[in-house]
Amino acid sequence: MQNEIFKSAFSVDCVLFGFDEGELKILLIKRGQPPMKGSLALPGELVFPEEDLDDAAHRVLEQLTGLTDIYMEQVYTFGKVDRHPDGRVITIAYYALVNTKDHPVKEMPGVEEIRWAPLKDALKTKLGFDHNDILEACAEKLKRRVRTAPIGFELLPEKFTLSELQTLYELILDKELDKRNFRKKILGMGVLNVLNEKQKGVAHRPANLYSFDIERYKRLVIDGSGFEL
Amino acid sequence: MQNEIFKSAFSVDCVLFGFDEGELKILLIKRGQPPMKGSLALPGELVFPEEDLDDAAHRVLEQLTGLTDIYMEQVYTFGKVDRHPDGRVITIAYYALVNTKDHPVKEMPGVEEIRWAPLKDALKTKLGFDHNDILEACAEKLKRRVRTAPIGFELLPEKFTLSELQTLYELILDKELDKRNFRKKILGMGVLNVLNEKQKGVAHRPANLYSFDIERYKRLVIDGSGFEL
DNA sequence: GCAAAAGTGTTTACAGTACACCCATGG
DNA sequence: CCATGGGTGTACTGTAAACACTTTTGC
Repeated sequence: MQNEIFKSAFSVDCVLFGFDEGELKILLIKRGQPPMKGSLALPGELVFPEEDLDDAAHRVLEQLTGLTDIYMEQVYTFGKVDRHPDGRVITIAYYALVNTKDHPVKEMPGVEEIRWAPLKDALKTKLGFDHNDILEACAEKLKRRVRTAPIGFELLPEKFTLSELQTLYELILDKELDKRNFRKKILGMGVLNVLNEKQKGVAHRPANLYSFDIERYKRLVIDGSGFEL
Repeated sequence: MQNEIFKSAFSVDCVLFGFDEGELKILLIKRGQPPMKGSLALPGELVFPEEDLDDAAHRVLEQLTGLTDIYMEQVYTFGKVDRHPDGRVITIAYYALVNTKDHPVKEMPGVEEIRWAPLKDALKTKLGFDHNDILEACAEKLKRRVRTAPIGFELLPEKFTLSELQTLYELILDKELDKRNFRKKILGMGVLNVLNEKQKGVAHRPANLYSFDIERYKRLVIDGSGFEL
């Protein structure tokens, strides 16, 4: 017999994207709790009765990874009757973006193992529940969103090089971009601060560092120009 | 005290768009049942425990309007703790598109009144629950979606004129389009069949009729060209 | 001095935009 | 014959795309 809450419950599941070692990765956990203990899955949990959905998404991510203040956005709600082995649970999927360099994930209770998996590999891995569908939907959403909103910066450290930014876009969009055209466009938008600082310790000409200027971005939105890559 | 189901329940709400009398309208109902009996709201109902979300959306729309086989798409899930007066109910919002000419809505039990309201008016009207937020989200989604997917045709009769199509796009996008450029572009895509048939009974040169060719559209998608207005 | 990535402009092609007149019908 | 919307082509403009060489550093 199922728990009373399973008359109809809802959960949130998160696809946490990170840009690490020149690769686009997502966070998977090996579940340390039933249901589906031991299987690979996205971080997710039931929503509390007195908790807004967006709050729940942040709370769940913190509970499973220790991360706070993460950029998150709702993607889609999955509600097939049989998607959860214990009863009727619909789940609201979110994607989340984190700068892995400055925000390492922690091992948390209830999680047997936590790991960053390259997105491409994860898409081919069998995950628990309907998490493969969720992952696909989130990856698609990120692809669409990154073209028209300045969310890529959430995946980078505060100071970054243009090549890092370009590589990131290439990974997300899954296509190569022309260096000169990319720079022309992104600099032309005027949302980056040119810093008086350079890369150090690289075996080639050191790149200039840049930072995202959210105030300039806001002005750009007010003018109706917008962000479009 | 609240009903047991309200420990956590979920509903679907629909924004049904129709193109009628040269205007873009949405369907509102005056609720004949509590909660919020008597107030204007979107068609919506609780989801059954053994029912997929998309099925629920179709069932609810049929139950309240008599319409079957309607194009629907999930938009967003609204989950503020206090959004429903009777307890914790999150709602999954859908938009729906109907050709009002061939599919009139019926008065159904449990509905005090049903009416088509111009979208612009509805956006200014105070609706029950958080339905104003839902309506806004759906109108935005439609705006975005109609540019990149051939969904506009769902709002038109099978045979239509190019001017009707253009007017529809102008209403949805809320901006004027150039007649010659519009025709060039839509005909250039090659997803319309030119019919050997003309408007009748109009006090001006009768327009040619066209129909949407879904097979040609599919081929276009396979070629990677896609629909883009 | 060699390897490795940074940085930089110009030309070309295509798609978007602006624009004005004749045509077919009903009344 | 007049009013109404239908139907058509061209020139211009601006953005996207293609493309190659010099510079700076570490080793």
